[in-house]
Amino acid sequence: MATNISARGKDYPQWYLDVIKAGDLADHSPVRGCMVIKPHGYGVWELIQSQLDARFKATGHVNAYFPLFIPMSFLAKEAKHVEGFAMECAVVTHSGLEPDGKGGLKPKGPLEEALIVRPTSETVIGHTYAQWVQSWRDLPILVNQWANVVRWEMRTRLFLRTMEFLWQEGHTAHETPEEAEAETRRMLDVYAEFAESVLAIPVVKGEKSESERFAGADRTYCIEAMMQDGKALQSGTSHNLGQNFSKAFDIKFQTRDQKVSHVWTTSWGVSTRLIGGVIMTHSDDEGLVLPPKVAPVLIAIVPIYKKPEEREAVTQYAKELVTRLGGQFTDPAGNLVANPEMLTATLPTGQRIILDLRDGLRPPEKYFHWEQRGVPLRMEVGPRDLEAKKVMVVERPTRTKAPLEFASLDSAWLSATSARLQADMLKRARDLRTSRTFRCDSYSDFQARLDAGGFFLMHWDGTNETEAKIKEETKATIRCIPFVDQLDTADGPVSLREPGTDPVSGRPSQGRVIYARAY
RNA sequence: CGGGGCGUAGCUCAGCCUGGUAGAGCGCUUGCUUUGGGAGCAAGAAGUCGGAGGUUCAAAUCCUCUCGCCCCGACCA
Repeated sequence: MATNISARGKDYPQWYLDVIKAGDLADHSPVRGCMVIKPHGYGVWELIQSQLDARFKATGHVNAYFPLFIPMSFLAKEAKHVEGFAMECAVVTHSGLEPDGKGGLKPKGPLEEALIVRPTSETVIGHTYAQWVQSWRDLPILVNQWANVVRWEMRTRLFLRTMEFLWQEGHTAHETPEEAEAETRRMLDVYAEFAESVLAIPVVKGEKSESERFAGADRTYCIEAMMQDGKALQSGTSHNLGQNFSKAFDIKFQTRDQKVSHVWTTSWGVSTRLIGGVIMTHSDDEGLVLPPKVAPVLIAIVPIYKKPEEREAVTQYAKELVTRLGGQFTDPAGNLVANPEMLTATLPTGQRIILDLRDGLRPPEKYFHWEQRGVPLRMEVGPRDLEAKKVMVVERPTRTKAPLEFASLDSAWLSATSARLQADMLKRARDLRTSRTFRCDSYSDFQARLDAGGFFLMHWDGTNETEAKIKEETKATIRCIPFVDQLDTADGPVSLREPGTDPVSGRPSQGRVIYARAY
């Protein structure tokens, strides 16, 4: 039992913070609401980036970079957009500093036009695309950028909501509304596939209700995940922006039939919030649990020895093991200079195998060290294993431990094992979600059960008023109107398409939506 | 931004009520003994008590302000 981590059941928010700390993922910064992403946490982000980026490239997108600063006037051009983001903008009003006469500093020269720090980049990109697009032959534009953005939040939580966060934002422009819609849906599919196969987070694809829609979008689609406490996490969004931004920024083109039209744009993004999702989906009371595909350290090898001869023999054995598994020590001689007590080998995926040769730490301490950092596989090699030509392999998600034949461990074994762990984690998360998804036909029943968490499949009359009333009274919102026709619940599959009655308003409903409290 | 809680060594906290000049455990460093699920002994290093004012001969302790974190509300990826 890890003593530095609160139990999930006792204090979930504290558990979350404890896991981040013990997992060495991030620290608070001197500035409120911002975080320092530590190397291990950033390693998770890099794996997210590289695997998502490959998917973007495979769908025809290219990367570019747009500026951090946006003229304040740009934001004003799209009415809904201003309304949505005005309150969360950081504003730059001065350049330079000068002494304030009291030993400190004060801002010096006021700017002619204030700049905002991007909360998202639709406006500056809209302005740019207006210059890029002349003809239908210039379309589509399929651009993505990896960037940081700033939103002045009142309440923050590490990874889930920080004032500055890292994300990617795709911005595309199209000739027709159909194309824009297809792009919006296609990227949502990419996110869903990514969440499930890479992060092992099961998600529900759906559309946001009007009140949850992105400021300036015609339609917002999302993937919604359920965390272990039963709360929902919006894990990715894809927006069909229609012609709202193209009209605001005058992105016009000459059509195939010699007319002039505004382009149809989309935007879509996921952020470092996904790391919070990974933590809250998979980790346990012992600490962080990472899916193999996003584990910066895939394997930690702990040697066991008493005498110097044993240390030598066991180390040699472990190094052979690393090589068999496909790991390459950065130094061809097999000796990493950076930290001889923590030998690092690199796998083709960019992930690492660490051979933990720290003296003075006993094996159990090393077990805990790597366990708390979520390392999926731990291998223990000692004189007995060497003798028997075996390796003790421990799987982090289940903490199962088994002696395996040295000869059976190779890169093929590693791929297969990673894939199995990955699949098991997804299944486990999906089963948990199913067990906490409920059909619900009565508002009082809903209110009574909401505190226990979960997704509630309830009829909705489609009005803002009903949703607002529920939000007001219960803090739960419509997470999405799912695309699928039915969802698995604790009591079996439930159809979302059968007409019924909204239990709150008593009005007719076309189908069920997901209600939940959300992060 | 409103309500509640909390800031003392890297971490967890005691000391504060009743002012007298800083402690414990863990961690860290070094050495020896150890090493198959959080080791033992010994010797060390480490805190302007979140910050700024004030009261006082004297402030971690009392007062005021401020900053940060956590929880709850209004907003959001």
